[in-house]
Order: sequence, then C-alpha cells, then structure tokens
Amino acid sequence: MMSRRQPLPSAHDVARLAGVSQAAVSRAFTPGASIANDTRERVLEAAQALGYRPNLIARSLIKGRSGIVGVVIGDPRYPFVMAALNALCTRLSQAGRHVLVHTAEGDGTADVHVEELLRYRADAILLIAAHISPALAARCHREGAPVLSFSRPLRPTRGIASICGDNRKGGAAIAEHLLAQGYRRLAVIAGAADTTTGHDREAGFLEHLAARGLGPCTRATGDFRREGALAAARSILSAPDRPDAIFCANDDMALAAIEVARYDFGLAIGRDLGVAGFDDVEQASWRAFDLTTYALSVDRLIEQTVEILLDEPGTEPPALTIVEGALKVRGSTRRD
Amino acid sequence: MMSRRQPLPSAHDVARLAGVSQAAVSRAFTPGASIANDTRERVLEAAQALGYRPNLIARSLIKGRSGIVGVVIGDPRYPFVMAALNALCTRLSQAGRHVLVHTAEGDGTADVHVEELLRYRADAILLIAAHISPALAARCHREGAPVLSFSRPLRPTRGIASICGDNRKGGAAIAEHLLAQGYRRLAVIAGAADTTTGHDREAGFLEHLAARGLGPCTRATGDFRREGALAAARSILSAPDRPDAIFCANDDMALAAIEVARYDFGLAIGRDLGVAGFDDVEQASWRAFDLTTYALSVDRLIEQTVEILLDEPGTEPPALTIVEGALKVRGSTRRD
DNA sequence: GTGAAAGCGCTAACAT
DNA sequence: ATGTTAGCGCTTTCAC
Repeated sequence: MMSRRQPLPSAHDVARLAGVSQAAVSRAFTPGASIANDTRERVLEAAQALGYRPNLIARSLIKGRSGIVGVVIGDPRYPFVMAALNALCTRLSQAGRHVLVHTAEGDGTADVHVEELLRYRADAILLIAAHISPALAARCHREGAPVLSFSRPLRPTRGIASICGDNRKGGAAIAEHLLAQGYRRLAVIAGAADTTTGHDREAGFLEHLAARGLGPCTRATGDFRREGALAAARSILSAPDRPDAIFCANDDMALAAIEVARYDFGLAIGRDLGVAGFDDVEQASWRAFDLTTYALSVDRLIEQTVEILLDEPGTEPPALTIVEGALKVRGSTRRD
Repeated sequence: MMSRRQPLPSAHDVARLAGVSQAAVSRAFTPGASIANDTRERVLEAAQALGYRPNLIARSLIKGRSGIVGVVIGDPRYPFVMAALNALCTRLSQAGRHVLVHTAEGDGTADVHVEELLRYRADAILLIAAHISPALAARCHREGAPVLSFSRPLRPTRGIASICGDNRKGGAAIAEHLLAQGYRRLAVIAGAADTTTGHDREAGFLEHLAARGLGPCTRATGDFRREGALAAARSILSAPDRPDAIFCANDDMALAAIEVARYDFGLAIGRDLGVAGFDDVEQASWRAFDLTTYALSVDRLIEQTVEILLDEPGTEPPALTIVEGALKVRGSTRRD
C-alpha cells in the first residue's frame, strides 16, 4: 500500500461530528473563550474521537506570532553555547514554547539566519555567540520581535537586549584571590579579542592588579578555545620569567593550561603554579582538575533570559542584564 | 513613541508597487514557476524596496509541510545528546532547514512533545534519547512525518527508523583488546538498563569474553552517568577480588572510573588498572585521561540521520541504520 | 506568461 | 452562548 499523507481532521470535521459550528470548536480550544461547558465537552469528545488538535500554523498566521523563539548560534565551538541551548530548551519547553534553532557557519554575521527566523514570525530572537547588524536589529524591533544577545553585549542598539555575566567583577575577584594566596608573577591567557566577554574578564583582572600596584604580567591569547590555550600555555611557561599563576579567561582554556603545566612541564598545580578559570563548567570540579574559577552558571543566565523572553509581548526588554557570579576556590590555586 | 508591531509588507503590497498581480509575486519567489524574466525582476525590485520576504507560515499552511524538523530531547543529561543536537543544527542549517526543539523533563515519554511538534506540521520527528508510543508513531507515519530514533533503536515499529552505532561490535572490540593486552580479571560498568545501547555494548563485550572461555566478571551499573559511575567504580575497586581492567559502557563513566581509581585507590591507570570507554568524547583524548575507547562519532551518526531527513518526502526511511565505529587505543589500557 | 479566484485551517469581529 | 462572515498571506488551479 502506497503511503500517502492523510489529510488531518480539521475543525470543520470536528464541528460536523459534534453538531456545532466550526467557531465553537475553536472556542472549545481557546482558554478564556465564552462557551457553554456542555458544548465544550461535546466538542472535546468529538475532537478526541477524530484525533484533532488545532493547527498551530494556521493560528500563527492569524495572530502574527508563532509561539516560537528563534535562536541563532553563531559559533557552536564555544563550549558554553550548547550548555546554554540545553538550558534554554528545557526551560522554554516547560513554558510550552518552542525553540527554532539556526546555526551559523564560521564567524559570519547572523543576519541571514535572523531573517529566516523572522519569516517564521518568531516571537523573539536570541543570539548566542552571534552578531547582528544594527539595521536588522532595528527591523526586528519594528516587527515586534525583541532581539536578545546572550553573553555578548552589543553596542547599545535600539531593540537589542544583552544578558551577560559580571565579567569585570569576576576578573577582579580572581586577581584578589591569587594575590591573597601569595602568587605574585601573574600571567593571563585571554579570550577572543573581539568579544566584550573576553575583554572585560581581562580588564577586571588587570585593573585589580593595577590597583594593588602590580605591573603588567605575561599575556597570551587563547581565543577561548582549548587548542589556543594549549599553545598559549606552552609559550607562557617556556618564557624565562615563568609566572607562578595563570588566569585563563574561561575554564576550557584553564583545563588545557593545567594539562600543559602538568604533563609538559611537570608542575604541581596549585603549589608550583596556580591556575584559575572562569565559568565553572562541569569538569572544573572533577578531581583531575579541581579548578578555581568564577562561577557564572549558564543556568542562571538562561533563567534571566527566559524571564525576558516570556515577558508580555510589546514589553521593552532591559537593554542590559548583568548576572552576578561567585568565586569558587578549589585546589588549583592553593599552595598549602 | 509607543512601539507597536508594524504590519509587514505582504505580497499584495509588492504587487501594487510592481504593477503586477499578487500571484505574480508568488511566482517570482517560487523557483521553478513560469514567469517572464522581466516581470520577476520588477517584482524582486519592489520586494527589495519594501523589505518583503514571503511569509513561511502562510506557505506552510498551504503546503501542509513546514520545512521544520522537530526534535525531541528525552534526557539532556546524557552527554552525547547536546553534541548530537549541535551537529544536527549545523548540518540542517546548511541545508536551509530549521530545527524545532522540545526538551522533555525527566525520563517521561516524548509523546506530548511529539504531538506538539505535529501541530506545527513538522516534516519529520527526530527523537534523541527519547521514547515514543507505538500508537503515536503510527499516527506520525499516517500524517507523513517520518519518525527517526537517534541512537536508541526501538522495537521495529512501522514508521520508526533507528540510527545507531555498532554497539555490539564495539563491545567485542574492547574485550578483544583488553585480553590482548593481558588483562584477565575484567569488570563492567554498565549503562542504563532500559536502553538497547547499554545492553548491546555489554552484550558484545560479554559474548566475546565467553567465546574466549572467560567466565563472568564483576559488574555494576552506572546508568551512563558520571555520578552513577563514581559509585560503581568505588564498589568494584573495593571488592576483594579487584579487577585489573574495567570496561565502561560510555566515556563519561570511564572518565569517572579513572578519577576514582587514581585519586581514591592510588592506582596507575593503564598499568595497575586498564580502563576503556565507549564513544570517544572530546575529553577522552585529553592527557589527563588518555582513554582507550570505541569511537562512535556523533558526527557520523548525524550525517546518516540528516541524509534520511533530507530524503524526498514520502520516501520510506530504512528501519535501521547502523554506523560503524573504530577502536581507539590509548594509554588507559596499556601496561608497558 | 499572467490575472482572477479559490482556498489552506484557523481566529475574531459581528450578529443573534 | 452560538452561528455567520471575513479575513491572516500565501500557493495553485483555471482561464485567457
């Protein structure tokens, strides 16, 4: 038997079976609608019998909003990205909303993907590690779809809301902790140069150092990624004036730095070399690493994000939401 | 100025501006449509001027298919899940398709989520670490939406296609390797009891052992998760007859086992205790672990999946696709 | 090749 | 409270 798409039961079919008008069927499925209990039950019964459920595409067409949140993932290689997407999907599913995902290739702009999402009448656009042109952001705003930028604050543009962690403060907290533990020759493995996240973490760290009268220290860039950090750590640890502690702009780089220090240079982490990260990813707490870090839980960030996403349509989202983290001291920065 | 959703330009608006009928506008945006080059250009120009792009919701309503692949994530805590979603989004975005994600809470059935996805007229449903009732699967099939089960073969049900790795063979390969390296007292940390994946990996391993005349060995279950494996490893290594090698049904458990063996029991991984995993996740190659494993790349699995997903609508997908992996020998199972 | 007209399945006035 | 009617924005006959 040739399998062919079977026409689904429509509200009409249900109406006929229940002996009511098609509008009544619609009302039976609309929460606050004015319909007699009796009628609703008859409709629901008929619907049940036919396996009917209102077509959300048709509903979206009328309402001009789809109940869908469009997500553009700029660069999936950043490790926090998938964790964020996971948390987001979980929370939004609980709220009965769907997530339409587009992944951009390379580091290009998200514009083409955002446009596509707009064509599905996404209620909101969330950018994760992605950039959007101001022009398109303005257009989204005009079309009533708020644009949120996750963990990548954008130049304050009308209609874009940014949610990010307190990177500056975290950098400073790490610096203070390292100094308190007696580390003095501090190095930095920085994140990607073009991200405010990377910039702010480093800036917070350096500012705190400067405030304590400490000069500049060794620096290399790791681009937020493992491979970059492996190279950076090798370079830093090979230098004549070897540092006694390294601050990495995220945990993934810190884990890589630990690996290099331990296996290539035979250093005892904590005692010979302090290593601190940023984010508190899962592996940070594993005993193989036991990494001191500034915990900026993706869950907390997503929680904030979802709150904004679920705001009444038309609500102007706050331009910048900053989520505070907390220093998590572990063995990688203790000398005793 | 009160921000209000601005009505988007419709095909009508474009038609008026271009001095053609609304149908012509539709044709201008339909690849194979019969329209004069001249007309098309005039339409596209007008569209450009107005910022018009065809509304995909309206198109979906007519066509009965949305260009959307619905994904239900059963349990996001399995670590391969997000890797799979990532690869899937990347590949489908390249193909110009979208991914609508729903995450189930707990280990419940995916049925309610699948139903929701159906209401959006998803072209296909992909289950990742999720279960569906046969009745609903049948309904999806009737409605023309193929159901694919990723890495979780389901009892052959009409309309469900499974894509999974060669778990049995992988288990056997690990067993063979461990024996070849001279390990003799072998233990297993098994995966979740209700998954064929877990079952098959263990079965392949045990069958190979049996074929070599080796009896049963210590066994504990880790439920595929880190916490479970920590406990399982402690229990196994505390037993009077301590094994000299442990096979774990996935890498995440193997990493946990290494941690316990190394830090709680002071064992040298490889020499004192062989540890092997399954999957070849990223951390397996990190030097802190250097884990021998059966590499079953999520990318390869997703590649197969996407191929099926992009088949002509109406094509009956193969009931079972098995993707072969390869043994990856590393330091965690070498005695020299 | 092009326009007119008929819907896709639903919601939202508007009557009653 | 319920039925009737008019669309939402598009694709697709069907004439010409």
